Amino acid sequence: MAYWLFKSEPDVFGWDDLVAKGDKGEEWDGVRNYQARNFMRAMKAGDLGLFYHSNIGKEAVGIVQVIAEAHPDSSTDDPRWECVDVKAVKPLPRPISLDQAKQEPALKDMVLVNNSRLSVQPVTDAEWATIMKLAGL
DNA sequence: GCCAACGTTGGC
DNA sequence: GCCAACGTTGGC
Repeated sequence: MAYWLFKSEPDVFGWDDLVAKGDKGEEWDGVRNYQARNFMRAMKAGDLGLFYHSNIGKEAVGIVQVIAEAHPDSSTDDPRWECVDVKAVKPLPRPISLDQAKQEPALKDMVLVNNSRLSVQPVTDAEWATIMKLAGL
């Protein structure tokens, strides 16, 4: 089981939008960055991830699950781009803000803290455990 | 709204 | 294959 972090601007596609999709989830399309794509290719069905709101909120608000492994991105004809499908699992009782992550010593090496521009990121087991605890899970 | 950081593109 | 120019992202 691997852990990930998915970033989205809530005014474009936010946590509530994913929740509204229910168990069918949604394609995580539109990624046009090789690093991010490669992480999606590495995902397995059942992997869990954080849903992070960039720009507005700047906090991780929920847990998502990978329900379909990498497949061609239907939002483009360019065969280079692939995406996975994710669904909302549950909200975090206490969202984890970027500020909080920066202040938490156990999270100082998180990709989110050091390379905020990468839109799909890996999260280590230790980071995941720390975040779950801080989030009240 | 600004600007720094980063990734990608394209000319050489 | 290098590197300058450009566009985009995202924190502030």
